[in-house]
Amino acid sequence: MRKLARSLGVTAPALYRHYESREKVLHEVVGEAYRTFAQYLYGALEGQSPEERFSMTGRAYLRYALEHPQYYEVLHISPALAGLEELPEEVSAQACAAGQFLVDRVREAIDAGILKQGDAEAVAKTIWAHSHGLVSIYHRGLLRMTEAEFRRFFLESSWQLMWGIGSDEFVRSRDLEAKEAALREVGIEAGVAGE
Amino acid sequence: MRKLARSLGVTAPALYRHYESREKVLHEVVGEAYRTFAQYLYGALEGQSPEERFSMTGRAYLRYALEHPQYYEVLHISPALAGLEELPEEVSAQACAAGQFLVDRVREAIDAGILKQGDAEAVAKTIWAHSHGLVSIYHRGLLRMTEAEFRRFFLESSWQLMWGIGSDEFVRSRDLEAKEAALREVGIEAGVAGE
DNA sequence: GCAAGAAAGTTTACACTGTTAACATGACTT
DNA sequence: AAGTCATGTTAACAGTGTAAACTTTCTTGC
Repeated sequence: MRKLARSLGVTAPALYRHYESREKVLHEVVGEAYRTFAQYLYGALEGQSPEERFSMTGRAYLRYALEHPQYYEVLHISPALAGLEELPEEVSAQACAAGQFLVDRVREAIDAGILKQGDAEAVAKTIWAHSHGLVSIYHRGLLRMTEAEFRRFFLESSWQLMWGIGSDEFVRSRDLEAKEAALREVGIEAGVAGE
Repeated sequence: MRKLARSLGVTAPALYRHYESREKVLHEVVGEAYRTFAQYLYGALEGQSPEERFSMTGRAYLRYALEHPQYYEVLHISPALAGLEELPEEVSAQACAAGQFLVDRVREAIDAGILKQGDAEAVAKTIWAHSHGLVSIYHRGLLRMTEAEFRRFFLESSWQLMWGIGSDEFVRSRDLEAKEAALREVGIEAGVAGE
């Protein structure tokens, strides 16, 4: 708190005029991280078809994770480790909303015949876990990749999962050709972003 | 440190006779978490075939995550958040060793025709991310499942991934029948463990 | 235009933290 | 028996989150 106050050009107790406690400040940060996350996700609603909204959701997730690594980490901190008792209900509600958003995109994709028929919630959890796991180990530097390499790997790994959860027709329609094209596209994007 | 000392029936400065600093104590805990993890993993070498060793590795990972949730969390803490500068090289070496173990099991499975031909490291990373992601969101209570449900879901979700990374022959040989049998088995195991 | 009060800051103080220095004590070595 | 070493103690220091009391500055109603 003292360090934060100094960086604001103020003494520590002044902060308590605006926030009840250190805990409340941290809650605010977590809330901001969730709001930003929601903005990224909701951008996927611009997609014109279930398939586009589904894939845009994945891309939005990746963009958020790479453009806001600290927010991303905040989203996944165990409250106990940050010295917090528990997150306020308002915040965990945002987590649920984000989860529901993904479930909705999955259900839409199932109905459109892109994903196999089945439990949308379970599939959403699988996708979520896979994506989060990738980002999590990348952020800890355990993947030993540049960001561009990771973007490519994220897509490649997601395709492997897609071959398990995608409908037979969809998987067949996306042969190696399509996959390679997508990889090239990401490679170009990553190259431009790296300039 | 004071709390730890009290729980040992000793005053705080006594700890400094055995550990240079709080940081060194935490390093020790992380080291212990890794050693325990390694024991679980290496148990999978008892398997009699590549397939058995591969699947035992997955089960060992899940058992470790569920039987030692705090150690598991320790393994995935960002050092900065725990107030640590950086992990000692000895510890990150253990992380690499665990990663290599999984790569070896994957390579073996590829050679045995269980997994699709391809980059073993990439496949290993995909499996790792998927498993870690599942455990990570389960441990934070975001899955809203009992442990028994989670064990079942973990297996189910892993099968979805297997359909993407498994070889065509292997996937065909494991039809729904086999999958259901495996689910039943885990259900029984979980039931027994829950008594 | 000015007193009243709210908003936002300050200083001081307290209990708690990791850590060090100085000192005590019991157990081995020689 | 003397000396050293391992292991503990107490007292103290700087740094932390936070509360209380006091000051300043801005807004607002008459």
